[in-house]
Amino acid sequence: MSVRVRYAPSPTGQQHIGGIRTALFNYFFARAGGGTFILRVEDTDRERSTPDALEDLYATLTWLGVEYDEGPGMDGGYGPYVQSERKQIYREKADELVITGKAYPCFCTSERLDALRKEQKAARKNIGYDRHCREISPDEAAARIEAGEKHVIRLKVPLEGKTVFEDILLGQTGRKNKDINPDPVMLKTDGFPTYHLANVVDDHLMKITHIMRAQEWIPSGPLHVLIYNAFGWAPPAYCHLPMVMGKDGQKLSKRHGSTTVSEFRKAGYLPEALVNYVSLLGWSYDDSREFFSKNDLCELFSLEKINKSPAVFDYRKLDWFNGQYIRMKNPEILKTDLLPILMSDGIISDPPSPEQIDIFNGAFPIIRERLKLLNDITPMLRFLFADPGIGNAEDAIPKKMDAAGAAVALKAGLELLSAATEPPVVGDEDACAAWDEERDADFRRAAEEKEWKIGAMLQPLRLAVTASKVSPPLFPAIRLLGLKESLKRTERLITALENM
RNA sequence: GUCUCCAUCGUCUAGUGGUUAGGACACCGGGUUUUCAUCCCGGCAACGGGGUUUCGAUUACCCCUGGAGAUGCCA
Repeated sequence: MSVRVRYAPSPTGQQHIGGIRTALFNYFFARAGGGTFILRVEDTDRERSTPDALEDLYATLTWLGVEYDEGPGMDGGYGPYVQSERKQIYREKADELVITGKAYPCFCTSERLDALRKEQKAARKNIGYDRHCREISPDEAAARIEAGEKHVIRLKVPLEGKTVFEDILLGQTGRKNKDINPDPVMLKTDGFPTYHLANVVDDHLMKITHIMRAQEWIPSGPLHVLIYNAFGWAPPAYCHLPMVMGKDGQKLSKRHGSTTVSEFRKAGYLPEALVNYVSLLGWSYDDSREFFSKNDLCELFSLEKINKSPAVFDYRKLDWFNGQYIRMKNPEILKTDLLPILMSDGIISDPPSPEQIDIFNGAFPIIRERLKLLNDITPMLRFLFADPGIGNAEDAIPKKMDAAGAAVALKAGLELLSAATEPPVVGDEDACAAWDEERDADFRRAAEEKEWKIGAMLQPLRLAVTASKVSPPLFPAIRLLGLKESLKRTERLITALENM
């Protein structure tokens, strides 16, 4: 029997790290074993499901490059794949359970349930439904339903015995039936199923072979098995994935930092970096390899290498991966990622002018190895497209020098630049490199003559041109900015220093 | 409260009945460098505790401790 797995998110918020980790593992498992990967939208919570969240789901999967074989818009004969469109199926299945005596209608109001819970909490007793309606006779129940009384359908959980399931990672686990939620709701008052019913019914109807989901679902494993049993179905194989935690060991959440894929995307992370890093949360290949493309994972992924213990999400390692992937990325493709950022940040016009494209292309090689996030490009290149002002003139003064000294050093630099030839056009790489070399030689010679450190000449100049202590390499920066503008900014800083 | 799961450097992890317990990130130091970054070299740092089995346990088993998760007409 070929593998059929699914990712079954509920569209109640943006896709987050934990969710897509589950999606990825299911996807890789399907691909590695020639199986089928299914997307199922579990929107049975009418209160919380939103169109925005649904849109985010599709956008996220597309961005990550996760393609599903069956799902909304990709019918494989088991649709529909959106649970709200399957309402009738659950209704029938719930009725079936009532008829076979595996479930019963419950007329308790949520007010009564709230009061009950409060009472139990105060008495420090076990929390849960008191099975108040379990013994109502079928006739009475039918009559009350007939009369229009609101009700839910609850599963009749056996009072005795134990229910276990086999987990690929954990082995056999389970719990005594008396420890399972007392008679959980299968069908809500609004006629929609709860997660438990819909999930089991769909997994069975869609012929799912393996359920891979986070370990937070372990406690409902036995309950689900009970539901399968009630229908007379065989449960699929289970594989509960280790959870993703924050720095403090608690379930990863907003207070730890970014958690949604869209946030990472907006912050300038590459999908290949995120996929690679997230895949290593609870899974590993061997003791040395840690770079994996999506295609690698589609081949190499295996259940045996999944870890049992929870993993802490390390933002810094993700950053490192991102820097690595930026440097590995095809330059032309990387440029198409970078340009829109400069446009939306208002650094260059939209569409960019030919001059702006030239400057960008010229700057690209020198900033590429400096980027950790794509968005880092904006602060790095701003000075090339707009006058950054003087900045903090104090920063122009090298160690063991004063403002006057810095002004003198700057003047020397100004002279050298004034005497320089006009920089070549961006396309001519050899000429550009040569020009940069010549400037370097000029400044070294001058520094040596005057017995200055070269840094003492370049620091004030760097500040003059970029208004920052930190910048891309200076001579390429000057070349791209243009001699005229560079000299203007230099003169301006000299004046400022002399007036300090 | 009850139930369940988990336990190797700060973090992600590899690994074994006998190893100097390996790698990566982070951190620290050094080199390259006009700053920053990249890159290179080096360093720091772990088997939670107690028992049992065994010639020998980080590795198997038990207990403890610690952490987490679940206890909804949310998923």
